Amino acid sequence: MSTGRKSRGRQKIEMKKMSNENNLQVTFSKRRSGLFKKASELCTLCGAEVVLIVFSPSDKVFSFGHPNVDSVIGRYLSRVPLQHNGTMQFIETHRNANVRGLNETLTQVNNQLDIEKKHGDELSHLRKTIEAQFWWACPIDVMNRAQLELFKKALQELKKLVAQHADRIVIQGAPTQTIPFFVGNAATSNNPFHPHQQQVQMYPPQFFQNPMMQPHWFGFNNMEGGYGSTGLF
Amino acid sequence: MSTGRKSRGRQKIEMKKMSNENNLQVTFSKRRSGLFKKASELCTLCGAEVVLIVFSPSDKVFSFGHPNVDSVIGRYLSRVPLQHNGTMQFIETHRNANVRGLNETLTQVNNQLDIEKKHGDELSHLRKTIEAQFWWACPIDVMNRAQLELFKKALQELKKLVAQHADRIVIQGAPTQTIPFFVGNAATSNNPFHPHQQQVQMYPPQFFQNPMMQPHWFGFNNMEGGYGSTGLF
DNA sequence: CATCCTATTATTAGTCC
DNA sequence: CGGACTAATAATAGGAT
Repeated sequence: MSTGRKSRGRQKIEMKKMSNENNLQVTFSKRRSGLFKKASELCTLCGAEVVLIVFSPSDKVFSFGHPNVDSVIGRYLSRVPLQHNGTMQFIETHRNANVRGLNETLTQVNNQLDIEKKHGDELSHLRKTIEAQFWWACPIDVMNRAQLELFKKALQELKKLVAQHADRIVIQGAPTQTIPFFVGNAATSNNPFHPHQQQVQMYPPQFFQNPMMQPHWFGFNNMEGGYGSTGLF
Repeated sequence: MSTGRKSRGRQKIEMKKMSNENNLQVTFSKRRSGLFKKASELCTLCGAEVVLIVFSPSDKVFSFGHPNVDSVIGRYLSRVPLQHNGTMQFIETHRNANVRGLNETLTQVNNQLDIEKKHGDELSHLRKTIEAQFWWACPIDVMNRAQLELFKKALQELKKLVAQHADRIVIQGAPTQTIPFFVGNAATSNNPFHPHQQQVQMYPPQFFQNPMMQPHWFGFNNMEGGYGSTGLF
């Protein structure tokens, strides 16, 4: 608005570490998102097994794995002369991966709920608008038949869709209306159709009922200590 | 040369496992290449630490790591709890099966959602169009009175249903700001990284078959610790 | 910060080598 | 498989909200 041109569009950038910190953060977010999407697409399209782990400059970790992170890491490590891969360790890792997987799913469901809510709002708004104007009810007799048919069809379609979604939500959401515990500040869920990033923190259900009491061992980031670990474990 | 047109250019493809084996192979190569490039760019641009491992459908391995594969895997594993439990696999398998089902459903929901959103937009547009037309087009149609009354009733019923469903969704929808994300800020880390400095390793497809990988479900997961977390141990 | 928007650049599906 | 080409689609830098 300030200038006539609304945007200069995408600009070419030099492939070196970004200098502007603020810009870097934004770029990191966007590109990370894109990278994870690409990874998932490679899995979907080609049935490849992939693991992708990203540590942000600020030490946050994002991971993706198909079929899951640990199995792929395990598969990889099993081929690589590693220090020593204890079988138990992998079993354990795997076990935890599954727990995490469940939570991931729950998180996704929650994301869906979030999205559905927004949509619900839209529908609600639409309904109110219709109600307010009452345009279809009052002068119904002066609407031509084509218009009526059109509107009827539209409403029926809408109803069907809404019903479907409501049902799905009930089926999937009901058993676990869990709103994932979190420690960080809140932000809106992001990409509606590609829940690439979720925060996942879980613990054995039998241990802690209160979400606020997170076991340390899954608190991750907590002990940042020096990373520079050159080796494993 | 064979055809007049040199190329139809890039075509849109459905996001599901490619049926054509030959095509799949080509796509896998191209996309893998692109994925690795993106990963390396994320490192270069944002100084992130990344590990990416890909198993081709034909069991070949490709890996990339910055600063290197093992250190990042180690950094990741150090955050993952490794407990001892040797008899979980059976249970895990079951669980995975369930999760897989859930995941598939979620995928469907995502698609459905996508469709619905478009539909919603269309409906909105349609409504506006009809509404607009309504004002200046009021030819008194000859639909008979009884039919009109019937129609009116049907529409009202539909409206009520829509309203109910919309309400259900609103009620069930999670609080808007449900899923938190990252708490991030930016940090610095310098790493002159050459584009494509990926170590690609290939191994013969005869090594060992990891029993833990069977189910096919996948998900993203993003673990992060909060600043508020305090070490309990 | 996350998103939306838009102009551009980057990636890649389809084909041939 | 890895390249080359072309025409489209996808991703995204900048800027605004």
